[in-house]
Amino acid sequence: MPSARETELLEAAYRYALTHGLADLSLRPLAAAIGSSTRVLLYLFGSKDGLVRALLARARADELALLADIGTGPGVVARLWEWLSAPAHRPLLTLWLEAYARSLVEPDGPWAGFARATVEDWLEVLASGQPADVRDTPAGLASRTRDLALLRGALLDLLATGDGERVTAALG
Amino acid sequence: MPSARETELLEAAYRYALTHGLADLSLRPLAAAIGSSTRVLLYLFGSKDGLVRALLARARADELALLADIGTGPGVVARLWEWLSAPAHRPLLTLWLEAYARSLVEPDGPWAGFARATVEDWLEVLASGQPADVRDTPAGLASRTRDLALLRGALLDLLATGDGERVTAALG
DNA sequence: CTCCAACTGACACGAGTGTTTCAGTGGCAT
DNA sequence: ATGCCACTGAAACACTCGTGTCAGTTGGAG
Repeated sequence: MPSARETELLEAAYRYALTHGLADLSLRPLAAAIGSSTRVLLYLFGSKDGLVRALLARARADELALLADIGTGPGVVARLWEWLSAPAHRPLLTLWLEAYARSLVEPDGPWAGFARATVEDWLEVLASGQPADVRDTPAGLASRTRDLALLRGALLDLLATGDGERVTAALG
Repeated sequence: MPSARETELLEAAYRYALTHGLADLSLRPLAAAIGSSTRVLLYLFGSKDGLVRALLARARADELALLADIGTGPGVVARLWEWLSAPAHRPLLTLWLEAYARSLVEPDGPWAGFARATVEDWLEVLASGQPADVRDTPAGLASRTRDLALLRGALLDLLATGDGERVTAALG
């Protein structure tokens, strides 16, 4: 039950976080950039941790919306990679990786469980792309774990080098 | 030409960073933990950025030592995964991922180029594991890029879930 | 002994941090 | 009009941050 003002500011803060990162996010610069004040941010989100939690949830919502859009059935992996490698999605994916790494280093705080949650989200989608008779076998689990690793490893490479050609060729 | 005291303190700081992460590393707590002072750290490393650079170089040295130990020739991928999945190496790999993510968000500063550098380091090692007549073909490049993605994606999964059994099975 | 260089301790400076306190706004239902 | 309620502005608090200043204290070479 977030107020209208809250979702509006969250959206603005999200855009800010996409370009500036979450690691050294600071209330005063953020507030100044989105035309608000620390007072209001604290009032609406309770604390900085609350804000970060909301931003993480917002990013995860983007991710889940994607997974819903990608749909199920065969060819899921190729469609996922198409989305992951789109230049327009790089800020989101960089943010995603940042949150992922952070949640490993600091298991407490607002980041808690982020990495684990996304592994499960994606594995579920990949499972839906498998034939029903394979899905529940150990081989099925291994297969989708492998697909997930391939996609994410390729993403790491792409984010670092920007060499979409080489990485995409490697997935063929 | 680092002094004896410098390498001694760097080693202590490195051990500290392995358990506490690099993201919110702070001079005073670090100095207190390793029995030194901010004054000395600044004197020896010039600035905090200098310290972080030294720590990153130290971590990279660990990584390069591994790659040298792994050697070349067939079976490189399997040997690499054995090393990556060893529980004892988890702190180092978490630190590695943290630096990787950070260098993507903040291309300036001490992190600059870290992600790109490790991609190249690893690709080189994987290339050495390929037959000579494949190494220089586009197919060879695609193949080792794929192996690298597989290893790193699997590492991401393992660090988040700790489920070595499932992930190792996926690499089979 | 003298001298120099490596190293260290105590302290303060200015900037930036998240958060709190207090005092308001404006609009809307009663 | 009155009372409530979502929201906001200004200022301060109690830190922590990296860094600079100034004064030592070692230990070995000449």
